[in-house]
Amino acid sequence: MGSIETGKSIGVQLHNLLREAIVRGELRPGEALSETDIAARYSVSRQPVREAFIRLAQERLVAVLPQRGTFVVKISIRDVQDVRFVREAIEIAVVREAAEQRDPALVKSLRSILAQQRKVKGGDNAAFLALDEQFHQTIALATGREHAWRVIDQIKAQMDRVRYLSYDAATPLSRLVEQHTAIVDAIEAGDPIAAEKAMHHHQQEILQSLSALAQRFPDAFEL
Amino acid sequence: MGSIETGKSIGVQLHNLLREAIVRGELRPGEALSETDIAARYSVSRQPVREAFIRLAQERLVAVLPQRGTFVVKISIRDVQDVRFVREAIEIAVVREAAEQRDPALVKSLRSILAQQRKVKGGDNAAFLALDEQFHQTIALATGREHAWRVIDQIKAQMDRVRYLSYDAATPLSRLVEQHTAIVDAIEAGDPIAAEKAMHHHQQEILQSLSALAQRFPDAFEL
DNA sequence: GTGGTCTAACTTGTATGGTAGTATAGCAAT
DNA sequence: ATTGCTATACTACCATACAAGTTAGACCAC
Repeated sequence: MGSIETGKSIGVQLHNLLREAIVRGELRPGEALSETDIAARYSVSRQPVREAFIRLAQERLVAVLPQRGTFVVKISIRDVQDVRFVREAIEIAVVREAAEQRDPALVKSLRSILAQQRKVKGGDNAAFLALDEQFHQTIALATGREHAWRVIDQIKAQMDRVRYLSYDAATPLSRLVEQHTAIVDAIEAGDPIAAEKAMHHHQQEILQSLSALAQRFPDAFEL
Repeated sequence: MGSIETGKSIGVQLHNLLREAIVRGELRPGEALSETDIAARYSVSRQPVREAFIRLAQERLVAVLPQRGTFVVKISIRDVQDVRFVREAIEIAVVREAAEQRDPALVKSLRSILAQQRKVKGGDNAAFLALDEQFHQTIALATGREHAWRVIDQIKAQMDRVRYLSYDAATPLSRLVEQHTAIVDAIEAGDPIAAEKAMHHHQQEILQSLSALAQRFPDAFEL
């Protein structure tokens, strides 16, 4: 599961490590996480592990049941839909601002990311997802909405868990690139309405694959 | 500052206690919070205090600087504006859904809250704020967007800190009631566009008082 | 076989001791 | 008077020990 890199406190490092492991599905939904186990595995005491669990619990990635155990929470379809709703609301507002500002430097950065995305080899889902994240983050930061991105970053973990379920991307990557292109075009044209629509269309994408994935991986979902 | 009520774990109780104290301004921005001090004050060990700090830090209410101390973060005008932006984006999307659903039960609940708000005595800011929160929460939960409300609840702490600064409400409460009424009317009429506009107008309110408060309480703000 | 009870092996929660790092106050040298 | 060093009193961080609660299974009574 990787080892501990130096730098920040052990608790923070463990938090990042476990968070990524959960999002990538290496720690499976429903799996029990024991403070003692994790502590032994990384040769640290229980305390930092405990603190990492607290942070994960606040992100709804694990559930701590007193005197019973700590478990990776299963993916809830309802929650994913709800998170998607919130994310869309925020990103639509952000992209509208971006279209109003019409910053040439932003457009250039985005086009560069698009070029990289087109080069991604067939099934390298993880690489594409990283670029996808960078795309959305770039827009948010360019409009000065750092806090907006912080919120998105926190809640999107729930959505990323779903996306990591499908190695063979449910949606052809080329279609996602098309949608990204439409967004950039609208920003460049300075057309807030078109930008909103393009982002709305893009955000709908995950809904397509959701129910299919829930059937294919029943154990990963609750109920 | 209040004492510890029974029920959940000490760490969680402390978290709630301190969070409220910070939002209400009883713990002042910039003030240093020592693990040892808090622990002694409530006659508990340092560990639960530490865990409460971690939760507060994730909500950006305190900043823990390793080996230096833990401090109540000052209010950042930039952050408040940014949080407001996110909240507006979410609430606009929520209220649009509410208007589309046109649930009579929801309208009835909201009218009831409005009636209570009108009865609030002159300067009882805290009582009014509680009803205001209930108003917005009711809309979100009625549309089934629990997660949306969770997000709002987390980030709005930053805004509430500003609102608690002004005992003599910066905005006449009657004006806020008018804005609420306009929102309910739009929901009842089933007019999503009007609902959006009413909510947008309402969310702008805090911006009016922000700079004035920053001048009146310079110590509470950063920079 | 079935049901109840008790024990033992877990779990998280809390308390406490010790470590390493930081800032500050006081003293010395210039 | 000003600068530089040193001792000291903080801080958050980590490890360990103990307490309290839950669960699962062995065991016994019927």
